[in-house]
Amino acid sequence: MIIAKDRLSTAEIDERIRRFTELCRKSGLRVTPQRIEVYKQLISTEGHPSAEILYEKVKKEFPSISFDTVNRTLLTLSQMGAASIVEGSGDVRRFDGSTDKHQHFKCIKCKRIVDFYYKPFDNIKLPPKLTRKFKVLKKTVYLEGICDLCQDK
Amino acid sequence: MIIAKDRLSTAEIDERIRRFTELCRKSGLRVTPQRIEVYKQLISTEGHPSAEILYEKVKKEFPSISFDTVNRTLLTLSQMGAASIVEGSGDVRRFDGSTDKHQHFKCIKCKRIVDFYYKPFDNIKLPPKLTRKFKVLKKTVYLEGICDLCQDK
DNA sequence: TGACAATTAGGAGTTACTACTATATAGGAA
DNA sequence: TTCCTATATAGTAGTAACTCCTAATTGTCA
Repeated sequence: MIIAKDRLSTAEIDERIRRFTELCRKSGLRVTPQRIEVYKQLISTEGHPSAEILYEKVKKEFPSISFDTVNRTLLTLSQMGAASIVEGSGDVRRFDGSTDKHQHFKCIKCKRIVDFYYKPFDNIKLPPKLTRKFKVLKKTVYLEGICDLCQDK
Repeated sequence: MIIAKDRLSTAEIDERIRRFTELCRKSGLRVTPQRIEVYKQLISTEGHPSAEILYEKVKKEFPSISFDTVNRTLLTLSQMGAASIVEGSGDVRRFDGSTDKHQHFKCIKCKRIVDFYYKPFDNIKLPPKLTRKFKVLKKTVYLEGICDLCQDK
């Protein structure tokens, strides 16, 4: 079980940028210096940065870049498959009034959250290395995808 | 495996409100009509409503209630344990540039997201009843709690 | 039935996007 | 190489979803 990950080496970063430019061309997207820099900062940043954090980093290289460009680029990267949006983040806060045990499926199109209950999920054991370090309060199997209603459209 | 849930009956709602007022008193919190109404609307609403949706519903009974009161009350309910915030919702959008398989632990205090990898999680099977109905694109074991750094404080 | 701390209403302020538009540029064609 | 044009960017305005502040109100308890 790995908790922390090592920072990427310069060679690894260069290699990933090379593959990224290839992917851009294959996808019919232009290879702009801003796009490269946003991607570079994303893969070089530990943790899971927000658009704001990456904007601050990219600004050091491109002082005149706008926040909108960084944010739009990150969304483009996610659509290309060069990045992903951390599950569940970026949507309005939702509340749950039911107290019984259940899991959630969220439709990424209509944002609908569907409850489901599947007993085997209750018995998921956590790695002891993790529970020693962190105080785990909530443990869920979380699914994302396209719901039945949105598939029909 | 249950996907949809039945709406609560009037009797069940009354019973839950009774238990809720008890919990308020035990927690040293006042039982105000606004608080009861927010709770009532939360447990009567299908799905996982946002503060805005519940605000619209509560306004029918309390036309002069403010959005802030509804929102603050929902946060209070979550702290009491009478409700919960749907995992991952309500925070800024975060991006992930790593392509390898991993799971996330999120600290509810500092919002830090820590990657971890635990092989048994890869093999989680989904209920076929669910995969027939929904197109599942992402399947994660998602943990929430307090991280090591925030525990020390 | 006061007293008073908890709670609320109303509004202002903040954060995190999101949309718009004029300008600039990557990349293919001549 | 130069030109063309659709794509992409910079700057800014607009919007959604909270979040904070303050004065007025109201449960709760002595």
